[in-house]
Formats: sequence, C-alpha cells, structure tokens
Amino acid sequence: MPKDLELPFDPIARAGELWRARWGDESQAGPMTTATSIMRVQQLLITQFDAIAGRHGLTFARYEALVLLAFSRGGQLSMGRIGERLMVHPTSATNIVQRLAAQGFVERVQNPKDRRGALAVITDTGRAAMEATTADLEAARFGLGMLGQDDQQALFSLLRGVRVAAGDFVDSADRPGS
Amino acid sequence: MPKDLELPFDPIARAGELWRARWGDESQAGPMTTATSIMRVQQLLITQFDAIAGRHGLTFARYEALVLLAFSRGGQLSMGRIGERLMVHPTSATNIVQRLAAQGFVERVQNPKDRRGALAVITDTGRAAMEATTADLEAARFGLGMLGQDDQQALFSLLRGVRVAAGDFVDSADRPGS
DNA sequence: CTTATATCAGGGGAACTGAAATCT
DNA sequence: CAGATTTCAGTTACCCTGATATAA
Repeated sequence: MPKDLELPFDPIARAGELWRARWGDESQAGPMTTATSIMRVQQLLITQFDAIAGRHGLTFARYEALVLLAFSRGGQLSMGRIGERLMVHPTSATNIVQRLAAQGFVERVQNPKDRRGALAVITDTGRAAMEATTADLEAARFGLGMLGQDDQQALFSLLRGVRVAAGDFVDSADRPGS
Repeated sequence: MPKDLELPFDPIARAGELWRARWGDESQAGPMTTATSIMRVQQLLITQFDAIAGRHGLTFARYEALVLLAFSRGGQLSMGRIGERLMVHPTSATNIVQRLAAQGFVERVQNPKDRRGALAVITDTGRAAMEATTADLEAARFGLGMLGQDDQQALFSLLRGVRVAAGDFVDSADRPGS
C-alpha cells in the first residue's frame, strides 16, 4: 500500500475537516481520523521493516517467525503454536515455515511426541539472518526514534487499551476477583 | 492476518519481556513493543472495517475510494489524483476503480480536458453503498469507541508525530519562516 | 468415533515492476 | 522530441476457506 509522495498538507486532517463539515460532528471525525492514522502509520512501519528485512532475505512476517523460534526452548515450535503466537491462521504458519525452510533458515522435523505434528527448528543461518535483521531494526529504532520514551510509552498504553477492549487477550488486571 | 484466539496474557508484552531479558535494554524493548502494537491494532481495525464494508459489497480500500469521490467536486477524479490522495500506486488506483466499475459503483469516463486520462465518477448506487457503510462504521465508532475523546485525541497527536517525521507531508507548523 | 494437527488445493484482494499505448 | 497519464501483463506475498490424511 505504501507510497511516498509528499503532500503540502495532512491528508488525514483534511479528510477530518470534510467529515466535520458534512456531519458537523466531532464525535465521528475524531475516531475516523485516528483510525486512519493508525492504518497509515502501520503502512509506514511495515514498508520500512520489510525493506530492512529484505536486506537479509526476509520479509517482516518471516522475521517475526524466526524471532519467535529463537526465543523458544530448543529453538523449535510446532506449527500450531507458531500460528497461535504470531496470531495467524494455521495454514499461514505452514506457509511461512515452508518458505523459511526453502531458504534454509529453519528445518522441519517430525515431532517425536506427536507423530501428526511437525516442528520448525531454527538453523544457524536462520539465527544469523534474524540477528542481522534485529541489529538493523534496532539501529532504525523500529521506526519510532522520533518519540521520546514518555511518548512511546503513552502510545503503547493507548493501543493496549484498544487491544484489551477488542478481546485480544485477557487482561489479568481486569479480573480483580481472581 | 487476523485471528481471534484469546490468550491468557498479552503476547506483545511478553515478547517485550523476552527482549528485555536478552538485551537488558529498555530503549529497544519499548519501541519494539510499541511498533508491534501499532501493527496489531491496525489488524484488528482493518478486519472489523472489512467486515462492515463487506456487508455492502465493499472492501475498506474500495470504500475509501468511494468516500474520496463523494467528497470531490462533481463526484469525479482522475486515476492519478485517486492514487495520490489514497496514497497507493497508480496501478492500484486503476485496479480499485475497475472493481468498483464492475460493481456499478463508479463509472469510467474519458477526461474531456486530457484525452489520455480517465475519470472515475461515483454513481447513485455507489453513493448509497458508501453512505450505508459510513453509517455502520459510525455506529461502530470506527472501532475506537473504548477511547474517551481525550485519549483519542492524544493517540491522533502521537501518530501525527510519527507521520510528520516520516515525511508523509509537510507540516506547515514546521516552517516558521514561511 | 471424535478430536486435533497439519497439509494441500484453490482463490481473493492488494501491491509492485516493467513495458506499452496514448496524449500533451 | 521529452514527459505525463493510464493500462496491461505478470509476479509476489499474504491470508483465507474447504477438503483431506494421519494420528491421538
């Protein structure tokens, strides 16, 4: 979706003004511009991240899978758990792992404890690609270097509220009775 | 990308802890978790928006194009301007308009002022689909109904900072000399 | 038998590149 | 002629659905 063309005005703010003019209702223009901003910033970040990961033969999605494996015990995980933790469909997990395997970044082995199951195991070259990508992403400060630590923290908290409300996970702080 | 599976913990916060444990460096775990949060929230929103637009035969991308046309003089715009304002590649603009035209939501006409150019003109049924989708999105408060007006405004401002830094548009407030 | 795990086949919406046609 | 506008063809990456094989 990306594009970099520099407009002399903020297109999102302008859309908000049109919205306001048409419905004269700040209560709708606000959420609309904020939602649009989230989408635009995501687009800016993913473009940047994919470019960085691409320098090491990865996409950001595949990089995330490598990070997950690298952080797991023995560097291995079943397809099911990968899908779960990456929040993608099981067939997407299979697909991602197949691509990584074709590149030699992971190896597919049979799960000895469940012969239905396959395990993805990160290889040394996979670990190296992951670490090189990580270093570059850190150097780019994950595209958010312009935010001070307070702003970055505030942004995380606000977004966390959205995720909790969407039922993304059970916020244990929401269950005082347990 | 979506999935709705409810985990008993915040997977993003957990990834942040692992990051912190490995590199012992808050300055990296913070931006990383915040960036991941942006991506996840975008995913939650786009899934919801696509579902709503789908009730009216649209995707969110096509809905955005209809909104743009509806707000334009005469309800018409060239492919180039559509791509520019939607921040998508020109070929993507062509593609979106072709799909809308196939549905009868826009009509393609020759630009009388530039015979190279085509114009997309929104039709009455296109306008109706757009307005029905808008009503549903507003009812859903653009997926951000859980945020108070202050929080919503704060979120917009923080994201605006990211957009400005990325050079998405020229912030006139950044040019005191002009 | 039911359930779980993973894969395969197939499709959709979106984005890109490169090349071409058409017009200014 | 050069440059702009749009389209076309082909590719890629991703995510999904539905059906299937295999094992728990």
